[in-house]
Amino acid sequence: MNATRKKEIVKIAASLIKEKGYNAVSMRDIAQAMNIKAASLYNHISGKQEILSSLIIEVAEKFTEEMNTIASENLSPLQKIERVIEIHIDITVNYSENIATLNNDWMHLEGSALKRVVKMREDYEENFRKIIKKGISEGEIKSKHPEVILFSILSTLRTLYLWNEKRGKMDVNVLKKDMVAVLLKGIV
Amino acid sequence: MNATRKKEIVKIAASLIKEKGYNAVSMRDIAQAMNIKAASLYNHISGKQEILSSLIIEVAEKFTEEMNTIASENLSPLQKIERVIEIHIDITVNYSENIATLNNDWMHLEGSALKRVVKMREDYEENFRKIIKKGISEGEIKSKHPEVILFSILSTLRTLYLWNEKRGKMDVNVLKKDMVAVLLKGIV
DNA sequence: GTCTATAGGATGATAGAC
DNA sequence: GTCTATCATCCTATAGAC
Repeated sequence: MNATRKKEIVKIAASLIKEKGYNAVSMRDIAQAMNIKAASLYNHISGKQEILSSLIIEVAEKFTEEMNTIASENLSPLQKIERVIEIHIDITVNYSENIATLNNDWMHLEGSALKRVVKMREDYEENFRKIIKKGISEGEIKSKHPEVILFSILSTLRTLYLWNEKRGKMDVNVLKKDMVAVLLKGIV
Repeated sequence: MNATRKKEIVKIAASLIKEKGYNAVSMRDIAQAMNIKAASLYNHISGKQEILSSLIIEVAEKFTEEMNTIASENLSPLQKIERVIEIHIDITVNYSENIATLNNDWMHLEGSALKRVVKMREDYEENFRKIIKKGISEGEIKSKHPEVILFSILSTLRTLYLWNEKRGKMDVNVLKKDMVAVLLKGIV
């Protein structure tokens, strides 16, 4: 019951689950990728669910922390949105497999882990929504439906992980600058 | 072996797969939702794979057709992008469950259906990329990395289905107008 | 900490009666 | 066209030896 070994399991599982989805990856698949037998996994984790919840909660907490920090900072709404874009890029670079699982397999969580993740997601969106609404009321953001703005920015940021390989040679800071420009100022 | 009955099966399967994913929905689940037994499904379809491929190929072909039409039209690059946004909204409204499955479960397709769908997706992206590059070279689009623009617009459009319920009362034409405005002109 | 063996249940699919 | 019965296979997880 070694904590390091557990992290190894979760990490390998993450890369398999990213490619095929939670239900298509068996304990045997995970074990094989570690060159051990499936039964041996249970010395380090309680079951498949624990792998899923570790994986998802790790990155969900990261997003929650960062968003709470931004919300409390003394910045204009537009500056806050820039910061949100930046933290999404940073977290995506470091946790791209966890994000894939958070996006695609959160509904396979059970019990309290499911509730917690759904709550974190709702809070995150609500924080973002408030920033956008404040920006609109202060005239810093063009008054469109705030939901359309929230949705279009967030859906781009949430699927950044799909693009993480293609990024490859592209510098993270260049990507941040371009992404901020495209999402805030458009393309025309 | 009635074609209407097959469509019913595919339609019901689509709504279940949208919620839980292909691998989490069993033939027994699908049968139960139709008030028949699992074995009876096989009088109308050859297997679970056929449900998946019908579902995905139907909507993938729709996107391919519409994109080919746009590519051949006599419009400016910016007008073409507007058209792309509009057809995504139209197709999403009419096929939201198929799109969920196309996005999340395409990798569970097998054999020639997999190859075909991957090819259609690549061709679609390539058409879109050409439009953006032409817009940049003609000065109609600000010269950012075309891949950043392609990715940010396409990821928003591809996940529109997640937003289809929330849209609810929002008129489709208003949504089109706002989405075009946000994606092309930004929010500042 | 890893193994073999296996329990106990779900799954996709088929055979054959009605 | 739907049913019951069933097969072969896969799954998560546990027990107990080393």
